[in-house]
Amino acid sequence: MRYSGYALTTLKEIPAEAEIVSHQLMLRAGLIRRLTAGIFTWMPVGLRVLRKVEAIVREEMDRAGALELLMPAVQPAELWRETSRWDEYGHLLLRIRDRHERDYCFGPTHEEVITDVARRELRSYKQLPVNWYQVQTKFRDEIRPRFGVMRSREFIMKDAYSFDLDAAGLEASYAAMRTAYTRIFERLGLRFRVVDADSGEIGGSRSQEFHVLADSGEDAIAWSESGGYAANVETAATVPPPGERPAPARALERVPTPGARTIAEVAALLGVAPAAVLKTLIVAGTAGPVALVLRGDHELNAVKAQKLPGVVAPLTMADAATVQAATGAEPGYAGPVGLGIPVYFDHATGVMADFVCGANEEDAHLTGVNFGRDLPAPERTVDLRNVGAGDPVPGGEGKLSIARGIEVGHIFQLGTKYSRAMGAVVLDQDGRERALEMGCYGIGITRIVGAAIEQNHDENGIIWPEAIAPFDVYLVPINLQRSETVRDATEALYTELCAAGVEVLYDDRDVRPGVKFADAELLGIPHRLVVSDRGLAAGEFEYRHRRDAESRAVKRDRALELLRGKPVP
RNA sequence: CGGGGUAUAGCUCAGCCUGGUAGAGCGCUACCUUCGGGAGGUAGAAGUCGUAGGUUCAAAUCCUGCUACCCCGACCA
Repeated sequence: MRYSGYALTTLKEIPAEAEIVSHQLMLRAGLIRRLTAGIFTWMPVGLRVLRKVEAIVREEMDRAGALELLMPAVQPAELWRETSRWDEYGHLLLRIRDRHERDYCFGPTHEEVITDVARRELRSYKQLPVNWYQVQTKFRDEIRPRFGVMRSREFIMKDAYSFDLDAAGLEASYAAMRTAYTRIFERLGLRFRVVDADSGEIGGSRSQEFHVLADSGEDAIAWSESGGYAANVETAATVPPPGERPAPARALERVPTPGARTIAEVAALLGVAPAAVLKTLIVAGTAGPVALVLRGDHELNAVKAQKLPGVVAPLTMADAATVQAATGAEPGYAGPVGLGIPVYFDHATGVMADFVCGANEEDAHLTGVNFGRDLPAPERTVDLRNVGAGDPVPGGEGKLSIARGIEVGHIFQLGTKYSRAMGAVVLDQDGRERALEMGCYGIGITRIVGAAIEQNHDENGIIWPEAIAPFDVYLVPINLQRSETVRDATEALYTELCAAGVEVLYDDRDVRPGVKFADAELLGIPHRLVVSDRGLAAGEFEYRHRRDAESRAVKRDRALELLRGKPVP
């Protein structure tokens, strides 16, 4: 492509709307433009990237034996009522009403539609296994869309759904998708990790996520150095610390702590470590408020907490009035001593002694508190907190590390949740009806583009992995409009490269070289070739890879080799 | 959804407090000079100052409603 014909506008300044680097660079490089909150137009250069991602995903899905189809984006409410998700999926559903006042939604996901397809099409176990997939636009009415295409409301997703006769078949289909996904992210050229995950709203049993590693990622991943364990921090289990609880060494004392409400404030005021303070959180329960007790330096894990009996899901913190009624003090001074509501203790609190906690009295805390003396020792402790770096690997050896990741893929074993609800059955060999075992497998196509940039950029712009770069080479003539030699050589090279199937962005604009170099780096094209009188006099072009610090002079043949990715001697 | 903020040229913003002829930089058009890391000059195009109403001789500026967008949001007990 010739730059002059591409209507490409790059920006020097960072648009005010962009918060994270991928969003900023996508706007500056002219990949996307915003239409309204969380909804974007993919401009020609951005679309080229998107199409490459899609192509790789399709190739690997096809290789794994999946069948592409295309389901409607608009779905009738009745289907969603069959699975009760018309109400349960809640505000994420964009609801639409037609002229006959019938309800529809713009599909946020397609379990209902595919299960409807399955119950109509599938009659016999002989048709199994089958895995249908599509690449399609979804809409989820996020509370707060942000981060550009990383959390947009409208986005493109590859979603696949497998149907098997039994659990063993599902296991095989799931494993095939896990392999396919691994191949996809390897081919995309991204550093990623597969982690155990919570299955969340979609339902079902086993699930794993694929995360692109990036410091800006919204998710935290716990993993073992040995490589044997990786899980989303949401689900990574903590274990009770080994050893016995030390004997009390100090007497119980009530101390004034006026205005000190947070763990940090209390610890600082009393001159103790946050780990020596007990954190008591009051949350909504099914029969009145419930207290959750953690070590002061630990973080509550909402996913774990809301699964406890008697706790309301999704986890909801009690309001100030409820805290007042339950503890007798305003928020900030709650503690388990003498507390008249159900209490859950985190594992880590079980071995604490001589600790600090709220006195259930305003502006006061207790010090030298001990289980078995000042309050009953908990009958059992539970897993309430996020794992942290250095925690033991669950069920394994060694210690956990924490990395940040962007979730770009998720695979689930759904089981028969949807097939039972919607009556998707086949006859088995014995002529008996069996509910289909389902799996579902999603990849965020648009999110991958953003994640790739989050992981691969520098201060000058994007650094595309070669597999998804919008072009292979950025061709920069110097003095194109003034040097016939340069013009003829560049035109010839452009023609030759195009004929060889190399995707070229030929910067034929009459602008100074610095402008072209800056755009080449902003756009992140992997290879750059410069044609100049100076170089041509020596029979050479100037080559530089986007990741290189310096350029080098190369002959024509070597330049072509480099562009084709052949090894350089 | 709750809280906060913003809305002035394609982009980034100033002007508003203290009402009186709408500005800058970048970008865009033309010409001149320049030409290997986002050049300089001259001339120009481009804004009903989000929207509706109110106050006033006079509103981008003050007041009210509306809309859109952005940011923050239970780890606090």
